[in-house]
Amino acid sequence: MIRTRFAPSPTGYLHLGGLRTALYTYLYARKHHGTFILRIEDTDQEREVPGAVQKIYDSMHAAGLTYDEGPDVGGDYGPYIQTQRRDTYPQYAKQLVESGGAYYCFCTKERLDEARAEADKKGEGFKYDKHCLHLPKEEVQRRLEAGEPHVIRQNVPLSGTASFEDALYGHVEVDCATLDDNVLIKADGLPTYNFANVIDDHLMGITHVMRGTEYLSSAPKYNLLYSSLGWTPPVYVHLPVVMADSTRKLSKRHGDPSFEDLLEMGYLRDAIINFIALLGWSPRSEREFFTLQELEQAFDLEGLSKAPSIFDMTKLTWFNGEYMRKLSPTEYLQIATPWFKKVLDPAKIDFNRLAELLQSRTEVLKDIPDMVDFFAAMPAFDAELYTHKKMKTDPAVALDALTKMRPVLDGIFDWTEAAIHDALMTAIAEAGLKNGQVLWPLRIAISGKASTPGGAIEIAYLLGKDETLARLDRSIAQLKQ
RNA sequence: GCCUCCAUGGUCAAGCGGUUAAGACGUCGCCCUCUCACGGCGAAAACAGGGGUUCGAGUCCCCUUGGAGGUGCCA
Repeated sequence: MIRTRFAPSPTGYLHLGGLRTALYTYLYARKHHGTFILRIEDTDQEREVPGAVQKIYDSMHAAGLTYDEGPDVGGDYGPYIQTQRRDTYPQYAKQLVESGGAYYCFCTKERLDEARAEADKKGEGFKYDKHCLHLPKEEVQRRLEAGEPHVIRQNVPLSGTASFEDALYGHVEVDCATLDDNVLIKADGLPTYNFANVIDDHLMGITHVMRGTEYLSSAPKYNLLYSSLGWTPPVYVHLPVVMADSTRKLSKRHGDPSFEDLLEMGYLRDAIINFIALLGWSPRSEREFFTLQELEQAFDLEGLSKAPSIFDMTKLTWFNGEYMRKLSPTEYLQIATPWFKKVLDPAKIDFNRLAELLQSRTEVLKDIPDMVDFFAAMPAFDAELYTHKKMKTDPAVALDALTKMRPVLDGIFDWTEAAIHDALMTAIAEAGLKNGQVLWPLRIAISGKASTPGGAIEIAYLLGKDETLARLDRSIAQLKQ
């Protein structure tokens, strides 16, 4: 039975790299009918962000990544929040101390910082000198009893190698001599990630660990822990990072959007998931559209890529446009309406028709207000907009056409698109003009914009007869000046 | 600095010893058309460099270069 876990630390938002890790982890479990678990890694008390845990639940829910076990859904392996498991770690640390796999260390932070600074100055890497490993047992005991602050460090062998097998990267091996004796239990009694991940993954029966490559080089060290404890390590799958560009990884600090940001901008959940899934994984076919359910079937480790990939907002936007078009008219109307309302009055504009016209033109919801605000108020525009080579128009042609069409429009009683269309077409034919010579200037005259969602007829209908005529009169007057 | 990993168009990527080196986004052109989109058609655009192995290398090995990650009482 496969058990996977997504184990974020509560930093306040779900970044896209984290979302992808969560997605792959989820998909792998679903594909194999396994169990997907959410675990909160909050052992760094100093970095605690209020409300961040709730945000993680919300984001997972918004993404559609339902977990079978987790802090807010329960499960047989809880608690699923590491600070609530604080009492379970020390016993394993002590077990390691007894077997020689770890030792107490009383060195102060200050002393270590100094040593680190010195090593840095010499251009060398810092490595703890195992000073406290050699303390007499009695002294250790005495200082412990005296309540002296201390940590527990992993005792990495001075020679030999440590290694592990990664499902993606294969055999990864390092010389123990290059490894540092990491802190396992901090002075505050809480475990570091280096220790907690090993203990919890084992205790929670995790069979496959999927996580970012930032852990690739420390994984051999974790394997040392597994063997000291006499445990079998899980299958590891390290995932390459998601980059913002060729040199920088995605980060909120540099203004890169989080999953929540994307949602707020009007990117669709399914589009984001689809795009993210393909960022680092390929179905090895030409297919590019997948629902979450379809991904649950299609996903596999073979399609994973080893190189970091760059998050391309442009392609996400394209995906989003495609998903917009896939929506039923009703669904589109529903999600677009709040954005219409930011600039338009539903009593004055036919949202239904507007939605029909806008759906194929919408890439991201946040763009909607700028696309439709001219319905609320006629923007100022340059008369040069009337000039269009292909339509064979310029301000003079426009003035003539608009003047001729004014009474035609005024004569329409039943203000429907069909009626406007027929009346205009008849008049255009009678006047011996080309469609573009009339329709282009008319659209400009009543919208003031070079591009609009819909042509002159649709715009006129949406504006209503009175407003259309009022705008037309104003534009004609301006042309005469 | 040291350690680990990675390397096909601008981007995502297929390829897993023999191909005219797919496809998608983006870009450009044409068509459709009352604008812009949508849609259709087409074009430009890549195996980082050098050595091997092999009859044959984008595919395997080594070196160089470039990039990423790690080197925290952060995860």
